[in-house]
This record gives sequence, C-alpha cells and structure tokens, in this order.
Amino acid sequence: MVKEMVRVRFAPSPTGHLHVGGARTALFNYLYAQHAAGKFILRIEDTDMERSTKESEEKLIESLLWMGISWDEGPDIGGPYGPYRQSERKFTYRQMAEQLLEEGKAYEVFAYPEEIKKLHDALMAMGKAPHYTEEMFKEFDTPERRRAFKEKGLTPAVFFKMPRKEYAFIDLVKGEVVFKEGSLGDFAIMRSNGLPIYNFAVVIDDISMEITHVIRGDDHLSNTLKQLALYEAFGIVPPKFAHVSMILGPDGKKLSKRHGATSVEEFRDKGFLPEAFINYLVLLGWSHPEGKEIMSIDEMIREFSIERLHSSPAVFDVTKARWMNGVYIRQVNLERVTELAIPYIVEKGYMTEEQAKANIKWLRKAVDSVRKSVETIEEIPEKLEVYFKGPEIIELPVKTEEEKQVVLVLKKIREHLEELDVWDHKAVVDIVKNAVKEIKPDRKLFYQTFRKVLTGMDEGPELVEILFLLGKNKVTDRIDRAVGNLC
RNA sequence: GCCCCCAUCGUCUAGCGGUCUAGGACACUGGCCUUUCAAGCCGGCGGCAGGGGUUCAAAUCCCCUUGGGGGCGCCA
Repeated sequence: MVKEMVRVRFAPSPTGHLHVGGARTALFNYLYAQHAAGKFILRIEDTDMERSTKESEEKLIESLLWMGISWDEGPDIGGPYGPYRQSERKFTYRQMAEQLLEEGKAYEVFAYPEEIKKLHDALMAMGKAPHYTEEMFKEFDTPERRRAFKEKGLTPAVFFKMPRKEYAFIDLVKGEVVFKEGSLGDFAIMRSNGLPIYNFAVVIDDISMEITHVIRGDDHLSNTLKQLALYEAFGIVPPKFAHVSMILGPDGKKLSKRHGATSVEEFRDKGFLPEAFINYLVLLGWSHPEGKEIMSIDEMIREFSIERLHSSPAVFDVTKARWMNGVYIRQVNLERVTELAIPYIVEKGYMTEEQAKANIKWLRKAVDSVRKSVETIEEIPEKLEVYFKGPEIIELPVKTEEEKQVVLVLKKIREHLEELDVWDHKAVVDIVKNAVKEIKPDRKLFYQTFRKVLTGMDEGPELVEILFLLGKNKVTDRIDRAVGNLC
C-alpha cells in the first residue's frame, strides 16, 4: 500500500500581526511537511469581514518568509486545491450547507444575531449551559420575519443539529480525548450574511484540500468536537489531529501584548536573527532526540516528529531567547551581522548609510570587536559608541609615582605613534608594548588608564582593537586631550 | 454553571516501570582566563504539586484533591 502524501496547513486569520504562538504552529507544520516530504499549505481564514485586512495578510506572509518558512500552496502562489482564501470559497460552503439542510442534519434559523446573543446570555445568567436546540428558534420563524429577511437581503442562518452522543478521537499529542454526551448544543455553521462560521469553513476546507494532519494550538481542542460531528455528517474520515499546547507569559497566562513583544515583527525589529528565533521557538514544546538545543532548520527538519511534541504549556522566556540570539550573533558570518546592524547604526546617527558602505571593512572589524557582548543586533550601536564618541575631558591623577609613570608611558606612545607612517595593527601594538617595557609602569593601572583616556569608559572591546580601529588621529587626539597639559 | 486539556529545578525540557542518590539548557552563583566588560572553560545552588492505590519495583500506570490553561459566539 502506498503511504498517502502528508498534507498539512497553517490557517491564520489576517487580523493582526503574526503572533509567536501562530509562528510556532506554522513552524511545526512546516517542519512536519518537510520531514515527511509532504506539502505545506498556507490558507487564509478571512470569513470575519470586519476584522480581516489585506495588510495583515501581507504582513503575515512577510513574517513567515522572514522566519524561513515557505509553502507549497497558498493564496500568493496558488495551487491545485485553491482558492486558498476562505472569502473566495463562499460557493463551496453554501453548497455543503445545502447538503446538510437537505439531509435534515441542519436547519434554518430566522433569528437576528442580537436575538441569539440574548438567548445565549439568558441561559448563562440562569447558570445553564448555553446550548441551543431547534425548539428555541421556532418562535422566530414567522411569515413576517421571513419577509423581513428577504427585504434585507439576508439568508437564514444555518444551524447544525449536534448529535447528542459521545465523541472520541486520538490526538497525536494528547492521546485519547473523550467528549461526553451533551457537552454541546446545536451550533451555527452559516451566518445570515451568507458567510460560513469558522468551524464549518475549516472542515470544508480541510476536506477539499485533502489535509491529512491538523497540527494546531491547544485552544482549538474543544472545537474538535464540532468538527468531528461535521466530518461524521459528511461521512468523511477526519484527518489526524495534533494539539500543541499554548505559549504562556511569565505570569502563566496566555501570552499577550501586556507581556511585551509577542509578534514576529517585533522580534525582527529588535534585532533577532530568524534562525535564532525559530531555534528558540522550536524548543517550546518540542525537543531534539539527543537533547541538542542549538540547531539549524535543516537539522530540525531531519529530526522533527510529532511524537516528541510536549503536551504541557510553555512559558516564553525572553532571557533565554535573547541568550540564544547572542549565540547566533557570535556564530553567524560577520558580513551579515554588519549588514543587519547598519540601519541601527544609521538610526543612532553614528554614520550615514553611505559612510557605512564606504567604510565597510572598518565597520566589520568594529562590529566584530563588539559582537560577543550583545544579544541582539539592536544593541550593537551602543557598544560601538567607543569608536564614535570621544571621552569627556578627563583629568588624570598624577599624585603618586605610579600615576606619573603612566602619564610618561602615554606621552611616549603618543610620540612614537606620531612618527608611524602606516597604521598597521602590529606596529601599533609594538609601540605600546615597547613603551610599557621601557618605563615599566604598574601594568594594570596603565592599561586601565589608557582605556579611560581613549574611550572614557572602564569597559569595552579589547584595547588593541580600539587602538587600531580608532586610527592615528583619534588616538593621538584623545591622548592629547588627557595628557596635553600635564607635566 | 458545563466541557476539555495540563502538572519534573524560577524558566525550557530529558525521562515513556527497574540503568534516577532524576540528566541537559537559560537564569542565579563560586572559580579560572584576562589590562576592563563580555565571551569561553570548570564547579555550585535548585525539581518529580499533595494524597491514595496497582506492582517485587513508580517521576513513569490508575483514581481523587489542589493548582493552572483553554473552550461553551451569526469570533477565529
């Protein structure tokens, strides 16, 4: 028997930025498809006309692409199972709803949304489960109401007759899930404006796109009951489900804006590298069989399996995400890090883009000298400050013998530097070393003072790096500023 | 109110009945390296939510309690 081709999908609604939770779901789907040599489909769930926007869809695609995720079929590239936007599939939904209507598995409702809402709230207020029955809607079906619907161009809403029985399925990550009889009442599948309700549209789409595995967030677990009943009504074997647990904020609540950055865009803008971002993300709810943590997307694909998906929720730990980004910044090639840092440097006003381009070799060395002290690209400019901003005027202490010696060394270095024709790394270092050897100051005191003289700070890149990258003029100038009018 | 899910160091996790005095990573912390900070290297702290079973044997299986999360919409 030929094993059927794996077809998975990521089906976001274009109502905002791509959230890290969605990003992780997309990643898992992508990895699974790649691993199984199957197809990964992007489908836009835009049946909520009021909240869906084209811009959101574009941003969604942009974020996905940034993460290194691409799809085999989708609204932008098409495919054999299109269209891939729910708003473009209206006809199919209508048709399928008709079928259920004809078979007596669904019924029409002539109530207005507000009336149903009222019904819902009343049930809740009475402490009852908000379960609808066909009975409840009978009173709305009057000749007047039918006429009103016609005049307003409305079609009756369609409600599905939820069978009152127990449903069970095997979830690939949770195991067997059983929904007791009566956990749900009848539910809407078509709105009076003619558009389908989410739970109905997903089922129709998953059927017609021949989706084999549904990997999605835990928050959809309860929805599975409705979907199972729908599959049953159509007489179709449902796909396999895998419900991945939620991503939580540090307070244990579902991750949201108040926890800080939650969209992929924000992480990109803060200077996260996509490979670091997805690497951190993949570890939230999944683990490498050998416990490896730092891994490329190729390795994720190679090792990914649904069996290794974890069933409990995960707290998003920004500290660890940042640490991991730092690992990548140190490890990735210098040209790229520099390139990524330029916009931030320009923004800080240290260089124009033209200057950066003209001095790219120098810039790379400068970036290289600070990259191990940052965790995001965004932090690079502030570390580069030593090269762009001179120190404030500082007064060197010359009270003790040691302090006087330090000044002597500084002066000596300045003299020799002045005579230097070629600003060569080794030559500069030699001058410093020889001066130290000759005058023999307190080494620690000397180097610390020298650093202070050059940068005005107590910490930063290696001194020889600073010297070389600063260049002759800046070095002599800064020494002059500190030592010029001293003994 | 009803339904579903989850429960190993502060956090992410390994563990799928004996190899666990529970392993790794981040964070924290001590040391080394070093002219500084960082990076790096070595070490330390720290956990099976509680209670019942099942079993010769339980972090691992079952039940209850507690705690957390999600859902019950003409939202997705």
